[in-house]
Amino acid sequence: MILSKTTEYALNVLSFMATRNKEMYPAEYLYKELKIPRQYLRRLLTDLSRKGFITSIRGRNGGFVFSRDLSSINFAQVIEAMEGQEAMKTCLLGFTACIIDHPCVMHDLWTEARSKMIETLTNTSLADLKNKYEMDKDTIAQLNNSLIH
Amino acid sequence: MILSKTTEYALNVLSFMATRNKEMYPAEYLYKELKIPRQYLRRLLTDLSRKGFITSIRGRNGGFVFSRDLSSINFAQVIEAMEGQEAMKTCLLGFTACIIDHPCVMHDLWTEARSKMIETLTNTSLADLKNKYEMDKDTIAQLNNSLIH
DNA sequence: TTAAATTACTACAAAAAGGTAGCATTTATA
DNA sequence: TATAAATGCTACCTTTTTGTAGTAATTTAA
Repeated sequence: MILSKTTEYALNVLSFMATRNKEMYPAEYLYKELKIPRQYLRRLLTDLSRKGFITSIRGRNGGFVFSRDLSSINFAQVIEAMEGQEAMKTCLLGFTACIIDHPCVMHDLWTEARSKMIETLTNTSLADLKNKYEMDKDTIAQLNNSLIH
Repeated sequence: MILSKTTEYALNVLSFMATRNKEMYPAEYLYKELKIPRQYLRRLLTDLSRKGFITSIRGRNGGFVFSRDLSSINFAQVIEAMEGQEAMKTCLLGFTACIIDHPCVMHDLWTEARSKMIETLTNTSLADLKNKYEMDKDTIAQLNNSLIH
């Protein structure tokens, strides 16, 4: 039920980057916006670039950008990359071995719930998130407008 | 997506106890069956008894027994007791703060998946698990029978 | 009534996760 | 070409989680 802090940070960073329209995201900027511990964040960013989600650009005016299209990155991929492949493949509750002694009695009890969750995580891309974010912004802007005028 | 090892152990122990029909479960017996580190298991058992799931009986012939009816213990309760109340109340993915800056864009993206999961965990009791276990056993026994005769 | 079988408690050790500091390297631009 | 602004890397520190050891207390039964 709980992702590691590091995975949460990863989702935070990528979600943030996906919803802003900057050309470049230097670590220092992300640090100020997201308040993730500075050095830890930098390691995480390097890690995310090794994992192929973002690309690092060194030197002055450098920073990080997405290395592929937002629509090709979904939440399940990010979680899997951070937590390890097992995390999404095995029982959602993370049973490393089956509880009882023969083919895990638990598994099919929540197969449905489990697949629903994985489905959502797999079907939701950063592009979807971005769209949702902009729609929300518009709705709020219209609301403010109608209140003021 | 990942429960702590300790919570997994707790679910293992309780599921095991729920599906066997012993009068008493001494720590040493559970240790041999489940291979959870001996001393750690003992602490966990004490903890589970403090939390009201099982009762400890000290002295010779002692051990642990359920302190209430199996049908009154569901998985959500166990997880919540082990991981803390927040675990089940907040976002299933464990976001401590919202990802973006205004009312969490993520949340409603998987509200449905989330409630499905919680629903299953809440609606499945140890009694359900036990029933399922015995039905499975019967099915296998019948299958073996039909193959032999 | 003493020994054996059990849980309770406490203190410590090891491993994993999270966090920090500082220097090396790269690159754009003044 | 020197400097500033960026990432890369390595080594270390702190906290949390997991695991171990040993002794005290309790209870049954020989």
